[in-house]
Amino acid sequence: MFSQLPEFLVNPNPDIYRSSNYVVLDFECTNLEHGSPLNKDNRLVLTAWRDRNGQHYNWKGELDQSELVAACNASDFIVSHNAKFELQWLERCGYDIGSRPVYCTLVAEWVLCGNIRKPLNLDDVLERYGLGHKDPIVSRLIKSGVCPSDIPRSMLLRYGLTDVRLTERLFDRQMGLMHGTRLLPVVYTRCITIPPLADIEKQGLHLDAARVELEYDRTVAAYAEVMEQLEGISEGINPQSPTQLAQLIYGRLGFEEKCDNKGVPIRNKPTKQFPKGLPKTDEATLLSLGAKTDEQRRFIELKKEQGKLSAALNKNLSMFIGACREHDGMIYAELNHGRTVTHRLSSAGRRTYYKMFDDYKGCQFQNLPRQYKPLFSPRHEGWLFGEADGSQLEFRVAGHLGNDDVIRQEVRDGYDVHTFTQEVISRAGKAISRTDAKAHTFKPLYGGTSGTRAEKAYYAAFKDKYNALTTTQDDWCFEVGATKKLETEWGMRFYFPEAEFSRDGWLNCKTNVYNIPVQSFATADIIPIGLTYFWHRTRDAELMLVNTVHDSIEAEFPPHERELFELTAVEALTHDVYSYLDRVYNVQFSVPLGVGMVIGRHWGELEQNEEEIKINVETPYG
DNA sequence: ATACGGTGCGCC
DNA sequence: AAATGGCGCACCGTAT
Repeated sequence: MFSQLPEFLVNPNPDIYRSSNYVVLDFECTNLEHGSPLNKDNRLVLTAWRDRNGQHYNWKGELDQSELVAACNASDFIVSHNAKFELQWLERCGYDIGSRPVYCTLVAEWVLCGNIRKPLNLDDVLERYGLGHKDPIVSRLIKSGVCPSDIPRSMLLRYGLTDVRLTERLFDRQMGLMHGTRLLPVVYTRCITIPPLADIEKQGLHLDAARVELEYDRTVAAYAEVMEQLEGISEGINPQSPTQLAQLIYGRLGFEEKCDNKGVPIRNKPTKQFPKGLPKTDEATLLSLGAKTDEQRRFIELKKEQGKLSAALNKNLSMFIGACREHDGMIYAELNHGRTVTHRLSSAGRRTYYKMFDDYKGCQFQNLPRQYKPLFSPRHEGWLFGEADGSQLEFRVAGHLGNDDVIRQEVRDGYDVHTFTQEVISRAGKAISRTDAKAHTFKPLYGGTSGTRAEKAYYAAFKDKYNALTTTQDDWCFEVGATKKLETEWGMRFYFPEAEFSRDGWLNCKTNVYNIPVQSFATADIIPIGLTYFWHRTRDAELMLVNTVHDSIEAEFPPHERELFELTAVEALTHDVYSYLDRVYNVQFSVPLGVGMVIGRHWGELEQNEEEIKINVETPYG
């Protein structure tokens, strides 16, 4: 039932990058949307590559690249800087992007930098390595908007071949730098994710036009209503202007600013109008001000509503309605490596022109409001939308990294962690609902300590209950304090050059040290590994992967592939992960992983009489 | 006019 | 002197 996995996932082995049989690539293309291969109006201008037989090039465009594709098919892996881009072009050339691994010098550089942000574009990286630079004249032409198709061929060819040569030297230098480290397996993990990402970006997400129209109308009406009522109190101020809002709230409406324990107001950074700091006007602050008069209460309520409706309209609904009316309900986004310090993926919207706004709009795919998930539906009539997420993923990863038997036992027992939070906080004197307690459950996992007396009692109880984890995290802090860096169990390295212990024993970057390894292993390794196996295991199916949001993957499929989705999600997000971590990282993952699945006609919506599927899978190590 | 930093807010 | 982490986008105000 599953598609056949390629050898590099059946027997994943980063040593493949030591083979001398590889192809280094660099392509030049027309420059709409920065040359995106997903833009059908772009075409390839020049392909340049280097393999065991020397250097080659071709001016013939994406439909006539059989020589290039043959060179790729004869290689063990493909090298390029920002390989997602070249893979998307190669697919248009007829190459099977899942057939062999890539080595992306951009992604490898990201891994070498760990959590330190540095520019990852080829020129800057070459500069740091002292490897020279790309041809500055052609670089400047392209950067200033000249289409490569208008650049003289002799100049462009020299530029392309130079890029190939320099990329190969960079690859060589990176391999040298990784010698004696355990970073190459991390690079392997990042790189096997690139073909699935290249594919997902191509698909986009599909909106249900009827639902979007309804929600849009409802929200526009609600927004008009709120604005009219606000007008009665705020007399013409712009409620989205922090400065105008600050004047109103702390002026005529008579609110008192929140102060720290020395009586100094807690403010944002100074502006021209507010040289002593701009008073805060975000929702959390407004709710904490303690409205006393009827007018104050009414204003806070209305402003809260206005903020939400305005964000919903501007960030999502107006664009959704444009997509439904002008683009068949489709919206598109990128999924990028190289942005985050924890090595999670990040998403960025692909800005698209809408006639009805005479403007470009885009939205990323990882912060869509949950309430709007049901606005999305499969693009094909009768198909299903499925979401699979890693149950309590970061908590379980913390349990493994912290070697914490209490977490292991609670996961196996299906223990309700939030009820524990509720009970401890309530017992400490402040009755609280389970829902409200949820916000506190994992705060101490990331080093959170401040709060009310009852909340602090819970944080202490957490550290006590999971003392093995706490000890591990404190050990990380000691290592960071002593060496300014942390090498994790799976080989990834994080750097904290500013780390200092204060006299009272507080490490200045403690919360980062507590958080980064957990978040990284869970959402930069485990989920991408699962996503990759899922993609390869379903390649022969009609099913398409359409998104991934940190601990989840989303897909559209016909009803007869429902079982395929369910079985593959469990296989890929549990068994495949255990096996990959063991073989590539020599990590025997020791807490059961779980998968939760919601399948229906819309994203996040179950069919009637159906429930979310939840499955835990025991580790192979008992 | 355009660029940029700050703020606010959505997600995990 | 600070005490949960990580992002990207729309909007505002300010600088150029």
